[in-house]
Amino acid sequence: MSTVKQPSRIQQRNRAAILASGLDAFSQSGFRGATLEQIAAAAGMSKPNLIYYFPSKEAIHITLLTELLDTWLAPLRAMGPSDDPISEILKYAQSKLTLSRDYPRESRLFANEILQGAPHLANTMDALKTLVDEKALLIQGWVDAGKIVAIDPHHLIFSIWSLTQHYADFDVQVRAVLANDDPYPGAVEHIDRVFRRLLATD
Amino acid sequence: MSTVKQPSRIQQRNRAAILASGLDAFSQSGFRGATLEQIAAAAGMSKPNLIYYFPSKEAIHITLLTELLDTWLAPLRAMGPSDDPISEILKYAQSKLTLSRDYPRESRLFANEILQGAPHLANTMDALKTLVDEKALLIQGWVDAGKIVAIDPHHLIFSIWSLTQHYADFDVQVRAVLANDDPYPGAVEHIDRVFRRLLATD
DNA sequence: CAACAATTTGACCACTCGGTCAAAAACAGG
DNA sequence: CCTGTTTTTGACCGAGTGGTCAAATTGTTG
Repeated sequence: MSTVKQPSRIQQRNRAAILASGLDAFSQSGFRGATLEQIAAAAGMSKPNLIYYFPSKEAIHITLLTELLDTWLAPLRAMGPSDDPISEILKYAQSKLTLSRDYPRESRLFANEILQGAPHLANTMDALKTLVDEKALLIQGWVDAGKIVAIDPHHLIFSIWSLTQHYADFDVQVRAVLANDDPYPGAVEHIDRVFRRLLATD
Repeated sequence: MSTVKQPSRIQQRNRAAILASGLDAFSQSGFRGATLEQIAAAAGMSKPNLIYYFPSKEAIHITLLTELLDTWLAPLRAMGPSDDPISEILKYAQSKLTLSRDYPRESRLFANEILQGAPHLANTMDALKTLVDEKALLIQGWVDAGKIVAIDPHHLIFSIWSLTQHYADFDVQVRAVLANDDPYPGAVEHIDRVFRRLLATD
């Protein structure tokens, strides 16, 4: 007989504000480097007030990570059977690149977590493997049908991840090398070329 | 008339031990997450003793980063004129992959620093840009000579960096997906294929 | 408006951490 | 073995941090 109470407007607003400034803080300074004081101030409230909405610093971090993971894997989930597998894979790669461009903080939050050994994602790793294995099978089917070049599907997926996330995670370095020009127009074209040439059957 | 004293054997041993455990700590927990106590204990000494060899935590970190950067960029520096540019580029990519395999902690230390916005490498970024621009010119020459496909040299270099470092920096994720198999044999072959097909003139 | 619930915060606490300091211990060289 | 130097450490400090708590304030509802 548990009547689940829906959160008030204040609850919604403040939880959202906390998550927003938490994302800022964690992606910029890492879990350890971010402080409750800092997050609370950025969300326009006091530290005890923040703790009224989230029981601990870790709770904010975990909430962010799990919400993020959904967005992050959506394009991979969306990849499915197709008569034109090269376009299907290119679509995935470009979606991922768009995520890097539009959600760089999320990308860095995730990168930080993996770098530290994914202490808060240990569970989720199993589900990730299941999803990737499933998509690897799909890709293997395309290989077997001779529609794309013979290639290791897992390493293909790693390539898509690394090439796209690099522009968000190593943003400082990329911009330093490019004299602060916007890297994305060039990246879109480059990634298209890489996977088109990699996957084409001759 | 400054007679530069060369460090005693004890100095050499202890400085090396501190840098070794500092690398462990910083690459695993980030700058903020690592503690002097932890580093000192791992180096087999007390905290004040550690501070006798390095004036601050930051000093250890900076020392590690600057020493690392040399090793890290050596393969790029080594890339030079060649009649067979594809082999030359492949050699660079494979050297970089070997670094990821043999020095994953160094790779993660570097990744951590860049993720945080490279606060300790702001100076070095200029030098990096100079080096990369120089090599980009070399690659552009190969393009202009029709020896490799028309491609943006900067993004090519980013590709090499991201594809290779991914295996060190996202090790946890890679191994989770691959059920803990050694990723490197497959990675060597994959990276070879990627760049061979990308760069070939048809 | 009365009464209750939800929200907010100042003051505080225990603990961690980077770094200091004075004194002890180990190590040279004569 | 004496003396000066290098190395080592226990004790300590001040700042910062995650989190608590009781009390005040604000919102809500009959």
